[in-house]
Amino acid sequence: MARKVCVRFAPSPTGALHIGGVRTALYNYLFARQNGGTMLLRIEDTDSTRFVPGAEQYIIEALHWLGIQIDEGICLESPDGKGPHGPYRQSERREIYHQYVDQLINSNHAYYAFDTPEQLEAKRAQIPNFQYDARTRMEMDNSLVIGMDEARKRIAAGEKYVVRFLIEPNEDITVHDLIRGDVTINSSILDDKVLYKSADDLPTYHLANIVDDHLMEVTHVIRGEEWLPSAPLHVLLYRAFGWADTMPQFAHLPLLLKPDGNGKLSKRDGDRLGFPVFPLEFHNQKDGTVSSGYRESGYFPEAVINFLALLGWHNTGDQEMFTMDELIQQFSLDRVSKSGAKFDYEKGKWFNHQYLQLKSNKELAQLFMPVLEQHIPEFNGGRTGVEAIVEQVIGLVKDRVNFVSELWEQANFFFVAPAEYDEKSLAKRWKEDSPRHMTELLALLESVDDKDWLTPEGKTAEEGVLNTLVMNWIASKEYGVGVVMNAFRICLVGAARGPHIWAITDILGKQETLRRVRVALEKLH
RNA sequence: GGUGCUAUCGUCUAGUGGCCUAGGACAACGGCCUCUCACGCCGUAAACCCCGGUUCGACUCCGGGUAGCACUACCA
Repeated sequence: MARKVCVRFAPSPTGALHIGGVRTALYNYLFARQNGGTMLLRIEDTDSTRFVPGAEQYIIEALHWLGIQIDEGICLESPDGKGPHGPYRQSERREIYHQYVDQLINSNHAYYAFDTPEQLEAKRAQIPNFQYDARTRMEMDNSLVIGMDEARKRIAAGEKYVVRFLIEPNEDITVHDLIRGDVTINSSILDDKVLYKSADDLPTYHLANIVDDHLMEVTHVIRGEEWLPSAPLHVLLYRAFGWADTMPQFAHLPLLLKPDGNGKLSKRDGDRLGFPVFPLEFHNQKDGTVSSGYRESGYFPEAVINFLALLGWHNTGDQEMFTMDELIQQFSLDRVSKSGAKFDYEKGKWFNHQYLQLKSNKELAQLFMPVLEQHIPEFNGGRTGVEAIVEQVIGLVKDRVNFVSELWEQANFFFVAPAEYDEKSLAKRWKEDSPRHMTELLALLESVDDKDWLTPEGKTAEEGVLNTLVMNWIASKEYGVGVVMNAFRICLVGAARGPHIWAITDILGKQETLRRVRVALEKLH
């Protein structure tokens, strides 16, 4: 009896959702969709000290932006969770956990411990490699030593305590991992993990995780590799509860590593190397920091998805561009790499470039408007005539940018006449004869009939009247084409860059073109 | 320190015993295109961690090293 596939993404609201977490969510989502299963979002807020306001909202907004849809639990439409297994916030499931903590106590799989953090710290300082386990637990302050009656008395008296999992030593525990195969460890290296802390009346991750995954009928636990060492503990917990036969399957994903050097990717790396480590910009209300996000940096969600999908997973073959649907179709856990992937930000930019090329000029124009607004003071929601040329301009320059915001530096001269002229371009392209050439060119262009200015519909720029006229003039004077055209370009653009010159004159129009040449002649002689 | 995981170009990766003279992509470099800068196209350089074993034959299987990473909390 195969159960319906159910995966969960279970972040802690301790800050912005890290890009590695996003990838974990993505792989979960792909797996769920591919198998016609459920994608569940659960909030693991069992550490009250690390809670950051706004983090939960951030997580659901980030997933929504990326197109990772949540079927059950906390989501945009149902901020308090939807589905039959709620509540989906662990801090709201205290009663449920109590019951299971009791079960473990009553079946002698767990015990009460009264050692204070200070006492434990002292113990660790005193004994090298101290571990709370079979060898040491009888020297500690717990119900195993003092007896259950005494323990209950102390609890009733209001003493703080924790519940620890009693781990039988020297037992080999094997976890089958869908990516790595069988992983075996000996139970002696495990300590008696704290499962519940009375101080805040909340379980720890390990207990809450097992109870919730079981109750929520999770079939596959797909999470980061940092959890692999505690997977055997989780297996033991399933057994202690008597849930071994419905235990989910595990898949531990490789980590995302720093682009340079060693170690896993951290928030600091983003700041240090200048790229976002978070999907959305995040204003941390707790410590006042602001972290940049992919969305605000101009990334398209589909580019982020595509980029992330390939960091740790790859199909056979050479395909690089994947839509979400293609990923859902082709993804498979057994093609996930076992080794960590260094985060190559440059490749991320390339993906964005590819997706930007796929967008229509119209769509890009929409996205570009706010940028125009920002750069052109008198733009004011759309100066007459500007919208008309925006799409055309974008079509001319989009293949040279990775981001919408870069469109401005490529196309600014279409909207604003050059205020100064690039020195390098001048040194290389503005010759002694240039003023004379430009004066002659000016006269020549003035003679062009208004109706002949624009390149006719369906013709290339070289086939227009302007090109023929100017080329003939250059030839008759035996000037160098490059010398004249580059000087002309400097007049119009302010530098030796930009699209084809007749494409520029088309958009600028006769009046503005001539005006710019006159201004340049005045300023440059 | 202990335990576990991992190991192909600088980076992401293909490769599941002969299709490998190790393929693709990003980045780098060179060329072409050209009025400029880009884009694009073409090309160059660039890797199987080491040592053993198994085998007619190992990048691929096994063992041992080495290295990297993760975990080792009343955090997740």
